[in-house]
Amino acid sequence: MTNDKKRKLLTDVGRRIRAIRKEQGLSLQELSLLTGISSPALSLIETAKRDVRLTTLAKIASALCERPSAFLEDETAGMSDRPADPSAGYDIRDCL
Amino acid sequence: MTNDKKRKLLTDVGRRIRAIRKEQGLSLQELSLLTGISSPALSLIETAKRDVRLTTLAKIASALCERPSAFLEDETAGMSDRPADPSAGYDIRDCL
DNA sequence: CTATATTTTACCGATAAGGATAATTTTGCT
DNA sequence: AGCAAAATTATCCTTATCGGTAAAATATAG
Repeated sequence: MTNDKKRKLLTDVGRRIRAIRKEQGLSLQELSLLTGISSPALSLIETAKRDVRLTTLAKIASALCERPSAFLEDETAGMSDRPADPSAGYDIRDCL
Repeated sequence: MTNDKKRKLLTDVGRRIRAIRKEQGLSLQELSLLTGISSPALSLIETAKRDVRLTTLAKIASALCERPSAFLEDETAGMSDRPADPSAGYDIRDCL
């Protein structure tokens, strides 16, 4: 996985979390209370500065009444854009 | 988030990863080469002994030609089963 | 402009992820 | 049964997550 792709993934997820949180009129502190995740940590996640763990994502999704996949949807990952990236594995598979 | 829910989440994700890997006839070592993730780590993930990071999930999804959400789908998370769990936040929201 | 709220950043410490390697167990095949 | 491949487990190590707190920066009002 490219560093660019990694950043893009986290950026997209963070943007979606923030968008949904705002939709519901919640502050980071309020979401912090709902999730048990500190607001600094939430900030880092929303601004793509932290590689969130799956259970952390699930906590956030739960508090926002969303499925965890709501933050990932339409990620085109794994389709055709996998570059030959020797630094992270062989990766010469043509996905269909 | 309950410990039970956490375990269930990781168990489901691990099962789905393993199922898809097997479908494609890949061994852990082969998937290790494709992802750059060590096979012991992959084993821990598939057997729900490790809380995988988002980018790690994405690497696996990419190597298996799947969207990351493929491992999460139909997770009923965030619907109605959020228990009053004071240990992890206030969590008195009725999701719709 | 000035409070106030919200968010971001910077520390710290504890816990966990992930790689490497090796040993052990399990599985599959002949 | 016996052999080989695959998977699990264990240990050690580096790095990162995450909570807590406090401080700094950025909104948002009034």
